[in-house]
Amino acid sequence: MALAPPSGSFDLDSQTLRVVAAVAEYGSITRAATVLGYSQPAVSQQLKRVEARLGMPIVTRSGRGIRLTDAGEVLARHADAVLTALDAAAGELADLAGLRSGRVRLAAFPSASSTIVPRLIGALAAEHSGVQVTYLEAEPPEAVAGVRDGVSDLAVAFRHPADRHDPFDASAEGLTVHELARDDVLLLAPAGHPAASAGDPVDLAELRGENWIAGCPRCRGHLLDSCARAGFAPSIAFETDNFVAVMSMVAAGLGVALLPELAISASALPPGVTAHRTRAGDHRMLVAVTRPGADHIPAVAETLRLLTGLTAGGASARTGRAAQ
Amino acid sequence: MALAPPSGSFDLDSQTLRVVAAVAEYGSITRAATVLGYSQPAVSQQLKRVEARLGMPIVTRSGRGIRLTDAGEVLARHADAVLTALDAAAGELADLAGLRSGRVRLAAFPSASSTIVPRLIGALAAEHSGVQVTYLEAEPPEAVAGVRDGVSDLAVAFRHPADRHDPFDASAEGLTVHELARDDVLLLAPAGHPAASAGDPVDLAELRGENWIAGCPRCRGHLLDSCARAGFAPSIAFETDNFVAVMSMVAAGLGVALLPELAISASALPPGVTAHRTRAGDHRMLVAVTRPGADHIPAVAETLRLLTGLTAGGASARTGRAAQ
DNA sequence: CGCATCCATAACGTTACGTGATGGATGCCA
DNA sequence: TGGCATCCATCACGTAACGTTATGGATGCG
Repeated sequence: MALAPPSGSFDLDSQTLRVVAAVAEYGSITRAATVLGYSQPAVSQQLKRVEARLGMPIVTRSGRGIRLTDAGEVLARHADAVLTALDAAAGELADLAGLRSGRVRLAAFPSASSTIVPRLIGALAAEHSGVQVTYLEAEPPEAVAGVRDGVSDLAVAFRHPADRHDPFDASAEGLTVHELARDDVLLLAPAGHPAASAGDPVDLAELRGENWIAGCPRCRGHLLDSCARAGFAPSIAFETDNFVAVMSMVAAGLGVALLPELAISASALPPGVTAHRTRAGDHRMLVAVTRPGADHIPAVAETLRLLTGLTAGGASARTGRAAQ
Repeated sequence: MALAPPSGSFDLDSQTLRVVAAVAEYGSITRAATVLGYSQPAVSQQLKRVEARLGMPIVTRSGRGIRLTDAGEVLARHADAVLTALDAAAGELADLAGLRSGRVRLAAFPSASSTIVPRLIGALAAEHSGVQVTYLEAEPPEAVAGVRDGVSDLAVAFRHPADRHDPFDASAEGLTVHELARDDVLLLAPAGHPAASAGDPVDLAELRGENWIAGCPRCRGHLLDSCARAGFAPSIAFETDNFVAVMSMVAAGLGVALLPELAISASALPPGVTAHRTRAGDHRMLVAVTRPGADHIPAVAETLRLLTGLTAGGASARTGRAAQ
């Protein structure tokens, strides 16, 4: 038997239920409209549309007032369940936005692991205990790749602005890069070294004859680049990606080295070693990398904000200066 | 601490959840769009709008594919609950539309109580056992008032089309009147009465000298009206609203009477009484009265449909003819 | 018998939300 | 390693939904 209306699948929506529930509760279109923050005709027309869509009346107009039909009562009865479920979802979203929940997956390069990262995670935990933080130590290329692949949400990395061969920009292609702070690259020399005692900004050119101690492969690349800009090719005697070892070697008088201030601040500058800025102003920029748009995810945005604050005034501002 | 977006009350709606749930399930905007029956840009823009409204991303675009953010996963996780609740409501509405539930509150005048109404209720029960039916016997004015007041959904009543003083039309003002069937008003006379034996359509004018037996007040009004149109004022000897009593009086030779065929068919025509159509074609119209729009309520609409079928071909078609 | 209340309707502007067309980025595969 | 297919974003555009204010009719009340 076919009834007049199609009677097919009604596409109920929550707005409908909100309106019907209000009308049912207050027994009046006008009052429901007021409570919902609408004008009276808005609710009146809304009901009409729903009735047209459903093919059956929801309310019967009975002179001054109205009365719900069977269908109207069905809707009103179910409204609570639906709206409660919706509210639960909205509440959880509000938690996210309010950082009472959420998740950040961090990645950072090694010398940040013992400097910036602990402070960052500490600040996050202190201000937003509901936010889950995970951390992965990784060299910039891997950290950035992790962001790109969705394995991490935020990578702390660095780039050498003066170095046109720096592979960072290429690796971060298509991602969002937030500049955090300048991290000076300092010359480490044995105390009493002639070039060092000449004055604080040292000129690398005067050290062309020294033995050089290189760090990790990428640091080595930067060393070559800096010396090239100073007009010479360094003689590299030792290589190690262990910063502490580099400093120990300098202390032992085996040569001089370039190290970022942040790396130096990770441990104490050994006795017998002095650190000096270079006249060329060698430095790297600390950056945070996210997927485009991810910097609007509340937990990520807040992490970025804290990170910016922690690095304001220099990469190692709160750790104490390392340059003498 | 204030986060960038207002972070106020999000007004989630079910459509949002439907889209997010589909995207979450299929892991692709394009496939979600296909499944939902939309074009790909529709879903893409929908997501964008929701993100703008929420102030945070729902998906991260990761090259070819996409990935849900925390917020997206929250939405997807809650979507089931909300949509299930919505489906429950929609299902119950479908039951109503399909008449697997619903309610009709009937009212009808006395002589319908023993004729049309039992058959109607029986048919409803047989075809739609889920529909609840209540019945109230009431004279047309009260029955119609009950509809107007929302006490009844459908009143079976009648009106006398030829009678300009019939109060029915006034009482049904503003309600919806559905014509059901013609119900002839017959002259009852003792068997062998001269006027009756003259031929079947009798002329009321020939009965101007008879004693008349009137029925209920409204029937009495109709009697006066019919006789007036026949050119005389009847001499009313007896009055009773009991149809059986009227017939018995006619059988006893106390006078003649006008009774609707339906009333006659409610009980058997007593021996010694004959029924005859009038030359003027006296009749009343059986009608069903509902609130405007209520005739689209599935249960009411179906009742009306059955009622129309039951009365097709005359008010007492299936009860057997009463006129000789 | 006004008066206040409540709902329906009309007229209108804005926004939401579709569609189709198009282009860029990405992964796959020969 | 170039097509090639796939997936998403964006643009331009039309329609329908949905809100508003203004207005009118019906009803119940003092």
